[in-house]
Amino acid sequence: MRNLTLKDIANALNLSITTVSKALKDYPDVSPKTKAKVKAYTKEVNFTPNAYAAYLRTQESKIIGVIIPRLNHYFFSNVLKGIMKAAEEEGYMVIILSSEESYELEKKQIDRLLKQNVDGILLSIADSTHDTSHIDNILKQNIPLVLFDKYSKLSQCSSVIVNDQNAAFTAVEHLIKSGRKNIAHFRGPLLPQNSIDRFLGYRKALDKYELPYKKEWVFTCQDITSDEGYAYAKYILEKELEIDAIFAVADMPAIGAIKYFNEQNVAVPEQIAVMGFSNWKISGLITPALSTVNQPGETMGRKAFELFYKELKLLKKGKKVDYQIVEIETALIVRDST
Amino acid sequence: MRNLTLKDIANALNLSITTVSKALKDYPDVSPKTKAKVKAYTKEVNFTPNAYAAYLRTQESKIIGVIIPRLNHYFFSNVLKGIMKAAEEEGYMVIILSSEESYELEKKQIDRLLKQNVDGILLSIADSTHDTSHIDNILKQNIPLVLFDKYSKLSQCSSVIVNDQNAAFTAVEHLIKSGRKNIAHFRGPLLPQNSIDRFLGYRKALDKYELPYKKEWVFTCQDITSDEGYAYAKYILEKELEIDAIFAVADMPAIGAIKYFNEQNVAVPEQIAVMGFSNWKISGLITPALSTVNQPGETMGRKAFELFYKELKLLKKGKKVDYQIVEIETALIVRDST
DNA sequence: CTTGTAATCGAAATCGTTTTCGATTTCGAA
DNA sequence: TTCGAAATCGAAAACGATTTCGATTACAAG
Repeated sequence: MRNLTLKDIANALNLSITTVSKALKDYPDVSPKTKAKVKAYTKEVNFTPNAYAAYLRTQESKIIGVIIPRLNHYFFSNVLKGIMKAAEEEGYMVIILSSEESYELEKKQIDRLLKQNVDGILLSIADSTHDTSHIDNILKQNIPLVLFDKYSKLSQCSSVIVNDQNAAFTAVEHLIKSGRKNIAHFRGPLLPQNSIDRFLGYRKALDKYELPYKKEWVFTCQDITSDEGYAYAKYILEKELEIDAIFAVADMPAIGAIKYFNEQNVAVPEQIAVMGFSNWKISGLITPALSTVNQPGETMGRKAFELFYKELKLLKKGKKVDYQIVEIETALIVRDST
Repeated sequence: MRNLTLKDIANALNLSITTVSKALKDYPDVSPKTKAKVKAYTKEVNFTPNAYAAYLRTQESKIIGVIIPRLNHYFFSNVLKGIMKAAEEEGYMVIILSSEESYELEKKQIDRLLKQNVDGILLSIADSTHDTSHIDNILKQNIPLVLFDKYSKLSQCSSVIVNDQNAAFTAVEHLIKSGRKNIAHFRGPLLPQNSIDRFLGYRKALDKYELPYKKEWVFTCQDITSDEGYAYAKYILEKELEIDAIFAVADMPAIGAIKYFNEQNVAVPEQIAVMGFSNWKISGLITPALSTVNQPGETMGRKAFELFYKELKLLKKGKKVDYQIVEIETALIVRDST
């Protein structure tokens, strides 16, 4: 059961392939009458032109590629949802690839997408990515590129991000205003801009309220897992550090810490308050429910697609495209852990 | 900066397009010497044949489509991971679409994939899917189809599933053996085979141990959310139903129930035990940690791809393909909630 | 009855591969 | 030296759409 082709339609209607094609694309030089006839028939037999053949002429694949650092990650799943919904509305298909937080794999996946001739690439860079030559390479080929969430200050391209520094500042400020004075930070790895900015927000809040910054109260979560949070919480208790609040770079380490405190009957937030970041589904379900910062993933995804689409249209018209940085609003979510 | 073509390679090496193409695909009628020359050069300039042009001749897109009912769902994310890893190993790209548990959208997404000329479809059917004509339609077109997790007994096609009935039986048996006698069930919606089978496993365990089955102790979670679990837990307490254990169709409702019990200071598992299903990441992180049934998503995904790939190869050889049902092993995971 | 213009239509080239089949070359054996 | 088989190579026809540009038709004006 072969798929229908323009030729089949043309034969059935006693028209030329050309006319059928033009009728479907509303060319002005085919009469309204035949246009109607063609459209009615193609609808009846459920015909759509072969995507690959069309690509060969137009060089438009109607496919975009998305690379995320991790697959089973609540936040990125939400971003994907936003991207895919927006893409679907414009008739785009989405190919998703994962870099598994690896720089090498990220380069390879970009290569795969370029070979697939995608119309654009949406990328959230890996923690271990330390240079941007592979990204500049995409730009050089004149393929629309949009970075989201995990972006790079070095790349001259469109990005949709969150103001991590402000968000972190607000979160820590909330801890301070509720009376905490000894605030630890579970930070993320050293390279990504996000964990740098959240750390800077933490420091800024301390500075503003004249609280001392202690290097030994900053713990690095290399993989941003609950296990790391659990281990650091244990360390804090065992070393009897005088800490009355924790601001974590993400929800997972915060949840791990709460799990340990629950096991040890340390009252959260009475003895120690815990603040997360990202508002994962799970954070509202644990006991005590985790205070956190909402990071609207779906909105970010949609916006990222829209930026890509705008760039593509400019590119097609041969106009100059200049990149744009879109900042998405976050919101402090106060629950029971602070 | 246009991509290289066979023609460019041929010109550079003073060969014909044909020879270059054949050299790359190891045809016997090109000498080892020129093969080596071609391969060295293409590697040097990082050339790979245009995927769409190749499709036009071979009718193989090297793309598969995957449809899942929900995007941000821990279990399905894991399945996707398995699919994508396996696909990558064979040089396949994956297009992911979501049916959002809607029958109508599922039909539409299948249609989109067929129009895209994917080489195969991996599908987990939506809760609201009540007939399988759209699925049979894929089969009729001779396109490899593999169902995973949420399958249908009606469709004559390959599937990779879990023995839900046995798994549920084991879970409920565990509750019984730990002394529970009044076991409620938070079941899933009525249509999907999975929730039917888990319900049947629940009943079978009751029967075997001669515990009474009470219809009013079975609660239906239409959307399998934590909110539903929370609400039913509240109902159970308020109506003072004499229930000492809950077996939930999935982790989310179980977690919702535990959240409510925590709020009301009802001791889990002392006063009431709670058992989930699926082993989501989160279930090990709440307090008390949730007992559940592990459902190895990544393995299912990998197996699903492998089934597809096997079918495709048979199909290409013109051999008859008969479908296969692969059952993946589950494991009872006992934590603190039982 | 011409002629010119506008409205419709189609032939053919093109996109970049793959593959069939025929052409050419090589080389050992007679 | 000649012949024939085996080893190499390439021309050309697909695959299915898009689009340029030329051809045809219709019709009004002169």
